[in-house]
Amino acid sequence: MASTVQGARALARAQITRDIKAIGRQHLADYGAAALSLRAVARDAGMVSSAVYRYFPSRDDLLTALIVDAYDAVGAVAEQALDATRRRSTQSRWITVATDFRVWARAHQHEYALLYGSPVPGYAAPSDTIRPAARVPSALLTLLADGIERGEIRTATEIPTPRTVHSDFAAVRAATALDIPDGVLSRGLIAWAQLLGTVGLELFGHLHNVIHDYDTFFHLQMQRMARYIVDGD
Amino acid sequence: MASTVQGARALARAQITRDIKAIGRQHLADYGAAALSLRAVARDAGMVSSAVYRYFPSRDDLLTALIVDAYDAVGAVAEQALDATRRRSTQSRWITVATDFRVWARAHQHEYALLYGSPVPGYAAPSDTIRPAARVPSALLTLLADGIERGEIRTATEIPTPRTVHSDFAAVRAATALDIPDGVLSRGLIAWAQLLGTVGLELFGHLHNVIHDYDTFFHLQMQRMARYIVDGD
DNA sequence: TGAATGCAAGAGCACCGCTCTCGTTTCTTG
DNA sequence: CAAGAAACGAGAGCGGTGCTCTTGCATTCA
Repeated sequence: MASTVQGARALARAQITRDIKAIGRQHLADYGAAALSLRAVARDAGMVSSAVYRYFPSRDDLLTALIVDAYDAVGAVAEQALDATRRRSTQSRWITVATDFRVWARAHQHEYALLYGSPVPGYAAPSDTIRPAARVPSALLTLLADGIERGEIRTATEIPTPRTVHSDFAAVRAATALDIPDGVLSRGLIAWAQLLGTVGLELFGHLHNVIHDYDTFFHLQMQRMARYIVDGD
Repeated sequence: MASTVQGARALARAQITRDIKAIGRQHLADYGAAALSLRAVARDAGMVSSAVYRYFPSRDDLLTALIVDAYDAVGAVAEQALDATRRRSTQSRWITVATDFRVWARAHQHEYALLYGSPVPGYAAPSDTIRPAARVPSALLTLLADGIERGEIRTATEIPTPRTVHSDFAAVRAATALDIPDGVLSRGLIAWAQLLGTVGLELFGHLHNVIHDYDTFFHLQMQRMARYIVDGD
């Protein structure tokens, strides 16, 4: 992007890199991560397989690039949902973010599976993925901090936080510069895990023939979790 | 097992089938599902790859057999945890079942990923897996029914259950012959999804460098969910 | 203009799932 | 008991995979 001064060769390289990624993303969406074949991508890109290695040193590197993009996409969805609901109640905001998250997940099932399902074997997430992966959790933490600031979230708790967990939670406070007490962090992690679990149950087919109206079911469950975050303990 | 009358050939077949499954299970545990290679299994079994096809018509069939075994194994863990805690409170029982579930998951990471992570692409769970897959959820439903019978679980709810979800829940009641009201079923599904989410977050590395004392963290979260199941709404 | 670099193509290696054929062994049945 | 049927293991082979290496051509830079 910022390489206007660079020669035509660099521009071509950037363009081809984008093309390969786009084709890879299409294959990923169509057939899933395990079926993402560098050779097939090369065929669709109109080049020979070895040429792709000029742009991505290995299949996993292409996969990593796609993972980063997917994390950024779903992160943007969460942040946008947060922005669009500034004036609404914390409960309503949680439901909105969760719903948008699920909508994205349903529209990008294979990407969702790649991000939040089982990691592809032998694949260790490189550090490039850490920051984009944190965008959704960060958005949720911001939502919690907003709710506390507005006095909408109960901060007292009857369940004591063990020492070791307390220090982990303190590190989260330090890293995010958000002053969220232990109890609320614990409930927030409950709700985040719950969201991933519910979406996973649906997308991975574990509620097949059990739940039929997924939309309504999801909304009901998110109503419960929103209440829990705000009022529960 | 019941083929004592059958000839030695059938016995050998059963034995070899068991051997292949055992080797496959070992490969699965060591390298994960995507790396489960029929040829490698054949090598370890001391035969040529085509011979394995006499016992499993495809790689996916071998995988299915391993999935069924894994579902049965974790189902047995949950049922055993339920049995062993008959006299304890519902909250305590939930925590025990959840903890044993997590212990199994940690000890069988690749199998867990296979069961509850993203499904292997192109792989459609055959009907053989349905019944074993239902064992853990069934155990949890039994736990809820027990708790209601003992009056330990709050059955009233302020959140109305939408019509479509109500009829799905009614079908669950009919299928299980357990009289669990809508609100409790909804909370139970919250907790089941939450359990899967929390274990997934841990096993798939999403809490890496965030939570360090996973054992204590998990226990804290399960305390919260146990309270929620029993008292929440 | 000449040297260095970037690039696409092709051949090739080892692996994969799966199919087919071919002798051999075992079981079943007349 | 013997002949036919069925099951079995081995091997070759097909098309696919990730990845490496070499070769010639185009571009860039000094």
